[in-house]
Amino acid sequence: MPRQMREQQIIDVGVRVFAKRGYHAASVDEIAELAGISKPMVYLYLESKEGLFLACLRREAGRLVGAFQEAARGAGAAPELRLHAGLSAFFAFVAEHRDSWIVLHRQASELSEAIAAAVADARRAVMAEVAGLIRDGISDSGRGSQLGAEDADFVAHALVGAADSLTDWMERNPGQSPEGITLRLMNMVWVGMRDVLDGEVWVP
Amino acid sequence: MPRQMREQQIIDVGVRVFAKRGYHAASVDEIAELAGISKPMVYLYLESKEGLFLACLRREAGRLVGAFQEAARGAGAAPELRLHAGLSAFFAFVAEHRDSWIVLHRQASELSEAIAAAVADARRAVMAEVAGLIRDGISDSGRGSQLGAEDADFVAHALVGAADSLTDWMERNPGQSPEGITLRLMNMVWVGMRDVLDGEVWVP
DNA sequence: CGGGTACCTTACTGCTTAGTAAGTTTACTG
DNA sequence: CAGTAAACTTACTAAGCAGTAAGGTACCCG
Repeated sequence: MPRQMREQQIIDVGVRVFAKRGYHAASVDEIAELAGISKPMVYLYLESKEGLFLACLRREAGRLVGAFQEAARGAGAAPELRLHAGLSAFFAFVAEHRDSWIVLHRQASELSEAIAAAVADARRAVMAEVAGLIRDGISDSGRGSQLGAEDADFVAHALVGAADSLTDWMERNPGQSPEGITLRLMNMVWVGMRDVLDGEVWVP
Repeated sequence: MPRQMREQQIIDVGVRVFAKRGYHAASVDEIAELAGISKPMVYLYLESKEGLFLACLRREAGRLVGAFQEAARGAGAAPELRLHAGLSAFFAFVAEHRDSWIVLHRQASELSEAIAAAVADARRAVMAEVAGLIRDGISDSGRGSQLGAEDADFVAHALVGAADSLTDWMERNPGQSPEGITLRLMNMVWVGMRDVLDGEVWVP
């Protein structure tokens, strides 16, 4: 079997095993066996256990971020529609690629510098995308002068964190479609933002 | 030194070391040494590495949940004020007890059944508290009949996830006070919820 | 003082598992 | 067919680290 194909196959298995066991409990032996090859092959192609995990991480992160971006770009010009489409794609991705999401989501710390950096990069990429949409939404509303990049960043963090956490809710409420979840979240966030932009203020 | 005091001291060091290195990279030897005792003492008092970590987790989770509840209870009857006070206490706690938060936040998976369960329990406790406040807020608004426990749970997940994620934002924006963050978040969520309850709907 | 109990140590064992050295097969090419 | 390169294997080594056996000190109570 040619190298590239083998690598992808190893990564396929890697994602499954890392998702099931976690980084440390997963052994390279097990991954090699499930891939139907011997351990040195893994080292030959992916360098080390960390290299293997990074490859898994990068590939799945690329897929997730790609799904978001593609959906957002295909949704016209209005920021709210782009955001909606991106979120919807996100929830659909998580619902469909459970193992990918586990690897991306539940392995953040506990790991080497390089791995933590890769996870942080992926999150930053999403965050930047979302923050851009929020910024567009704010400036479309004509109040861009009073609210800056910092505010967009704040909202993006809140929104991405909410979406993260709602993947747990989704798991506990299997009847709910990704689309339904997206709609609820948009209603929570976008209506609030719109009205705050219109000058509504809450104070204790 | 009497047992109870020693245990607390070991847990103190444990939280520091687990936060710094992560569960697996932390060694019991190092914790023992930093606590100024020998390794068998740790095993005598805390049973195992997992037992030690669980003790750290439980103590810090208790403190965090306690801080939230105490603040919420001391803030009168209005759900929005209780929620505000709870959130404010949360951000203050995270700002002040960085190591506790790292242990609670960044170690979710990758670990044994029992540890994952303890983390999940802590999160559930916060979630239940928040969901209760949301529920009260909804029923105060007089539209409780149309929105059920499921909706409150959804909002609670979104809110807790947002707060989680905003701890990262807080770290990257050191000028911001916990109180300021709380206010922004309340404005984002509560204004939106209020208006959605008033019948505003966003559709794509 | 004898004996018991709480606190504490040194000095190990044993296992898991990442990583590797050395060699084998397959297939293609001049 | 000789040569060589890519794909692949068996069978190890090495090291970290959780957990423990065996024993030491110090204090109290009859």
